[in-house]
Amino acid sequence: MDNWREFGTDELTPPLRAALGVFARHGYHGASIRTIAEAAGLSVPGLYHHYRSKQAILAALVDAAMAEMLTHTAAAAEDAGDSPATRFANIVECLARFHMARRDHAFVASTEMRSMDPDVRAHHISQRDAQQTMIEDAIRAGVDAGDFTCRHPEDAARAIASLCVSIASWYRPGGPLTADDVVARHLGYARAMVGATEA
Amino acid sequence: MDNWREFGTDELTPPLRAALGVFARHGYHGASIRTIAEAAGLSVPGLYHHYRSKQAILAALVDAAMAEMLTHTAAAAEDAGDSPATRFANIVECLARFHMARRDHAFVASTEMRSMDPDVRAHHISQRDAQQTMIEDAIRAGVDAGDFTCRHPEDAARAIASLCVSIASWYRPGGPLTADDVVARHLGYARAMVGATEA
Amino acid sequence: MDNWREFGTDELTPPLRAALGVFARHGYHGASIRTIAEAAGLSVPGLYHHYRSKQAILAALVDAAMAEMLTHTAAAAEDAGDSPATRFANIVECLARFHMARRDHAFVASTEMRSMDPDVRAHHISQRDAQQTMIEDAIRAGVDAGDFTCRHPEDAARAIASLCVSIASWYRPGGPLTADDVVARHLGYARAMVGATEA
Amino acid sequence: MDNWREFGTDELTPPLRAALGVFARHGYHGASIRTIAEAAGLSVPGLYHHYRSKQAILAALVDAAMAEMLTHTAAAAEDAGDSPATRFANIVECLARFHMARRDHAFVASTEMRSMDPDVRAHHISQRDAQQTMIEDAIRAGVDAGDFTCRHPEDAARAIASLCVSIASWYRPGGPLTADDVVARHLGYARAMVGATEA
DNA sequence: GATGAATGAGTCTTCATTCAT
DNA sequence: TATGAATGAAGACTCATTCAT
Repeated sequence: MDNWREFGTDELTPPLRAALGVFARHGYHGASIRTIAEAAGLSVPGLYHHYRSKQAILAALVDAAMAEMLTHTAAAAEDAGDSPATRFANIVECLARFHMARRDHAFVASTEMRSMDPDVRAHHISQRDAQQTMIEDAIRAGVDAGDFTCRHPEDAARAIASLCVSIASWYRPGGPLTADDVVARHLGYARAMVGATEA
Repeated sequence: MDNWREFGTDELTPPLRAALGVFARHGYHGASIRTIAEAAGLSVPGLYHHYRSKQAILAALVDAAMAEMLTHTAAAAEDAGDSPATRFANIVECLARFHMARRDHAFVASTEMRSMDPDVRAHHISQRDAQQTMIEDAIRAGVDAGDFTCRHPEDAARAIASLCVSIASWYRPGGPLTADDVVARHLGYARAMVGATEA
Repeated sequence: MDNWREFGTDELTPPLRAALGVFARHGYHGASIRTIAEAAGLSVPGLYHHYRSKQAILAALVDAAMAEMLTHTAAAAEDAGDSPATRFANIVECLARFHMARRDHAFVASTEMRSMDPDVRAHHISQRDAQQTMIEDAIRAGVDAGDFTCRHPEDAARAIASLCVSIASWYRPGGPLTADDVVARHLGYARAMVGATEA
Repeated sequence: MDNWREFGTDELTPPLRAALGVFARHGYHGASIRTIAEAAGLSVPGLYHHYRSKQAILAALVDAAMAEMLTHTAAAAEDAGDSPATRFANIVECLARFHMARRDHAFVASTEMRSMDPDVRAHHISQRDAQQTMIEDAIRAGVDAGDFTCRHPEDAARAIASLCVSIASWYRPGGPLTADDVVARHLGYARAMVGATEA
């Protein structure tokens, strides 16, 4: 991972990128294979040549998004060295940046859980839980180090994750707030939520 | 409003309640009129007798949910008298309770924005904005009164609203946390986010 | 049963009768729902209003055919009184007449076994076996009575049934042979096959 | 023809053999080129390299089957020398053996007539008629020689052919009856049907 | 109000077939 | 020959909606 703060072009295949846009705009059930194929510049069977089913597209999409999120946040955590407070801050910053850079990915992943087949959903949940556990561990470490006063790390981790996820549903690049603004404010919220003693 | 902390049975008509469950489980586009009619114990034309279209059902549903939320939070605000801190706390508590008592309502309203016809969506957004403005105003009043140190009331209001909305997607009655637990913790998060100066 | 020798108009519903023709001409897999609906004078969903699936159509069709065959042959057997030879002859005659009057029914039923879902197939086989057992019992009775010399009643019953079934694939009303011709000849074959001792 | 009683491995090309199995199990329209290619261990265009179309596969298959049947029965007839009764018996035996040794071939050929393109069907029918004529001629010769008393040789030929064909739909090697059993019984039926005067 | 019957347009998916490599 | 990629047409089936009764 060169730089966990950077999110360049995602590595989705063209059909997946097309599907992502359509899913984001219309939802899984509101998106037709025809529309997706058109958006991808493919015929319908051409799309099926690459993906077995609509559900397989969703699965590939969600997995790619979650995997990228996990890789980046893991790098962010790693990058913090031994300081729990920095580790926590890096993770939150990374999450916030991810949800701005990958708005649609995050939105679709969190919104279409109910449209996933059981095994796809299970996989997604395990990835989401891994993410949440990373935050939780960082909070616990901070509490142990005396940096945070948080009483319910698990609950706080979920709340902070939710907060970052929700960025995806309102943030627009070029809007009134820059990405750095959003990061700064959410770092502030997150630190406050875990009762950070410094600052 | 007798007691804004209480949310009894909602006042949805039976067909609307049935539709709510189906929308929550499958999404608007994933729900068929047939399934809704069945869940409502009506024939398909019977359902159409009550509502002009699937979209009208969604509109009625979302409006009822948002109206109830607004009525309750307004009562909660009113109930606080002159204290900005209490007003803020009451609103947050009310929001949290609403999103636990009306999980499906809140979830469908926030999740199906993209499925709403333009005018329905506009109406929904105006209700949501009214809600957010209430929080924002309370924060500003608290800042003016010296109770909060928040620098970006609008942003904080959105964050706090998002946090409360997200409760609906994980809270389950009978789960490990009681409603009072959830309220207490979220009050804590919300106060921390606006930099409440008192304990 | 008024007269087991008579086969009037079958009692298939119009959609079933339409489907029968299409199945007979193109086979189950070669028949499209569209074609069936068109033949029935219905729209596609109109057809689905009456039958849940293509398979359900096949099932209803085959069951109706087999049931009619069983009812008629049972009446034919009944009609013979105590004479085993007459009972045998009546059954064979009835079978032959059925396969001329209900050519398509019989052809589809016997030809599309591989296209039937397991439970549909099981039901069909049980009906076919019941038919075969009727013949077998008649042969055994004839042997016991000294009318027949047949050594393998089960095998003979199957052969005779097959012979009657095959009539459906070549007989055409208005062709060179009358139904009575066909009956007479097949009665001859069947008697010969069981070693009938009388003339 | 070394020995018309023996049917070793058929001489189908591997793709044809694969197609035969698939056609037998699912029918022509129920079989997809993809399934056939897979069963043949070929890619789809690989299969098309060998056969121009699905229909060409069916045509080649059916022709091979019918040709083998004709060659064998001709040899069986030839082998009988001057005795009409023996000639008849040899043909019947050969037909019975063919329908046991080449179950799928015979089943597909007789069952998929309706799926054949007109010229393919015409060719198949001419082969089938040639077969029937062989039997018919044998019967006539037997009648002329005073061996048989059959009154309708053409009809009897068709019935006997049908009876042999039907063996393919129930006989299983390793089942309760050996091939020799089946031959013996069907020789008995056939002789009875033509009114053979000797034992 | 409820019901049985109906439908045009759409759903996801697969078909047989082709072509550049 | 084999392969990966592609496609127009069609497959079975369901959609939201309507209407006579």
